[in-house]
Amino acid sequence: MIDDLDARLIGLLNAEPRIGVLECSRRLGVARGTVQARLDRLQERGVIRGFGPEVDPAALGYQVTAFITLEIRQVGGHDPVAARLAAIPEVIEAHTITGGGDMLCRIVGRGNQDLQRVIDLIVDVEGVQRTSTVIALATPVPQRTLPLVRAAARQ
Amino acid sequence: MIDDLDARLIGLLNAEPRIGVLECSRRLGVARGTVQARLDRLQERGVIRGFGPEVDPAALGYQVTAFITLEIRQVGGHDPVAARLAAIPEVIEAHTITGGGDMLCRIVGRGNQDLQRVIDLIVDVEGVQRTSTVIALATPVPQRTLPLVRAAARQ
DNA sequence: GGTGAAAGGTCATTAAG
DNA sequence: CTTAATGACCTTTCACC
Repeated sequence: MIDDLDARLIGLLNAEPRIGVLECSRRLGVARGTVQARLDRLQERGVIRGFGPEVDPAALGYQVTAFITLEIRQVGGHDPVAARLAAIPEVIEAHTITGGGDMLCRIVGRGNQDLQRVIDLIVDVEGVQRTSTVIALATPVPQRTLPLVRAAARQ
Repeated sequence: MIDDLDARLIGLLNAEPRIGVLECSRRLGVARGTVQARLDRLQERGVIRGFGPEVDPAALGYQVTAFITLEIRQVGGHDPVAARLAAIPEVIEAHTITGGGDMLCRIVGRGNQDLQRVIDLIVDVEGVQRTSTVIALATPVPQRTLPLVRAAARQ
């Protein structure tokens, strides 16, 4: 899949995203062209989706994160519900899932009271029958992929 | 919080991450120094966490995503469990939560069978009493923050 | 490896809150 | 009066051929 050099390159870019290709080649001890080729290949293959800015909702004032499980009325299906959910900015992501629920969404709010407003928006979506929300109190393991990259490189 | 120019800047960087400060200033119709100052301020305030490479676990071979809810033995608390979870590469993120469960984690696996291996790793963590897993079948709303940025700018 | 271009810093001036 | 934006200049560094 990917080798050790790829993993080290991704790790380096993760630690210091603003450094260029030349600087990477110096730190990794390989030729400039090699780094460029690796980067191109990683992006072509979709391993690296992009270098978009990581926005922290909390810094924007949305300090509460929650996960809400939706039960959907079977007629109509998920798609129209998903479209309505996508129209709500506070819906950070939405998945269809196995198990008792039908969808799982990550949502944010400016506080617990504001979260209620967001939940109400979701409850009002046509096709949503029932919801169940859990609030994230802390995030001991923040979103990460680096350990996974290293694990993938080891194989 | 943030104004319209900030939102447009983030939107621009999101759409085309590889463009530089100068190009941004051209597209936004403002001076280069302004873009630079805005970017610095956004990063200082933590609104933009960084520009790290976005890695797609699926492209690395981890094609199954799941959410696992953990019940933790109360003695000992969450912290030692979180530390053990952090040692598992397939644990993408972990939150402590309200409600029936104690923690919610996003995990990935190379397939359903491999996911079972990951779940077993988690079940074996000292202090974990019970787990409940739902698999993400599809992701109609992939992780995003742009709509939230625009919403924050409007206030 | 050389070259044109961009990043990043500083400055004085100007505008706006 | 404070804060921000602007255009100008400069040096270092990088990306592309």
